[in-house]
Amino acid sequence: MSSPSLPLRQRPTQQREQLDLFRALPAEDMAPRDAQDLMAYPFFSLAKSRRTAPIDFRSGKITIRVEGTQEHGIATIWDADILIWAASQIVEARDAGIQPSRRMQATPYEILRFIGRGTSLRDYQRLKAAFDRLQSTTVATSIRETTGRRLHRFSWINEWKELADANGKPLGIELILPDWFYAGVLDAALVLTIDPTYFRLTGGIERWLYRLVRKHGGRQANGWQFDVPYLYRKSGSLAQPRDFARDLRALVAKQSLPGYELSIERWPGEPEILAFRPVPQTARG
DNA sequence: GTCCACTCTCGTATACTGTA
DNA sequence: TACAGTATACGAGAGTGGAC
Repeated sequence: MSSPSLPLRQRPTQQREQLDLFRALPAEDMAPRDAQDLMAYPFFSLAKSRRTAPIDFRSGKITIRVEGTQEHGIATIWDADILIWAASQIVEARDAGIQPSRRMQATPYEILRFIGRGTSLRDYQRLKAAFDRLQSTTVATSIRETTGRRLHRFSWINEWKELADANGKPLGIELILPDWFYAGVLDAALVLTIDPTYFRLTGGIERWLYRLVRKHGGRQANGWQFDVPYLYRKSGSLAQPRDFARDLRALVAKQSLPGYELSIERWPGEPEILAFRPVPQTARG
């Protein structure tokens, strides 16, 4: 497991020795938490097939460039479930008065259960593939850089490894999160609780849209709205704009986002507008 | 009995391509 | 431009078996 983006003065083994180990907490009834920065910007591929084309996003002072390797591709929005698990663990520990750490240990089973996946061989293989994508995906962003001119570069996971006893019996996995992500999660103002049924959303665009809606719409009674071309830019999707718009219309018809109601508004000569507003929990089926 | 790792099969979403 | 078909990859779910 190598991490080419790390400076030579702090190699992974040295870094591991310097960090306390945080054993993951039992996750029953633990609320999923997501980092607001990850919800608002295109950090992940929305496609299930491997994407190697970089994500380039600029808006005002915000710059984001996400690159993957030919071997693994860019981390997907399903891979981000692991970061949601990590964020949830860190916030839960902090709130319970337990000292969390960027160096975390858990069993794959615990992670798979928390993020609502199966526990089949392929699920385990996918989880490991997700770790590889998160580790090999590099991000350069100006977010949280005060000048807006300098970029912070990191991978979603600095390093990870499988643990086993002397007989080869699996003992779980250990991973180290990047400082940029960890600092954002420790700042309570930069984390939002998300609906646990998020993990049941099967579409990439569907998942991305929920996170965006949750981030921007929050619980404002009047909701929020975006024009579709702007949403397309903000998604980082490789789909054609017309296909992306068609997918959004399908999601509006489906109304599958937990806690929100979507609608499309059209005005002559203007781009389509996607509007969303919170729905009272009791009104949902 | 429970936890965890694993097998197998089927369904679904995205991106791409072709056609009207 | 809009729509439909296809390839590919990945998620879902039921079930099995070993260790404790």
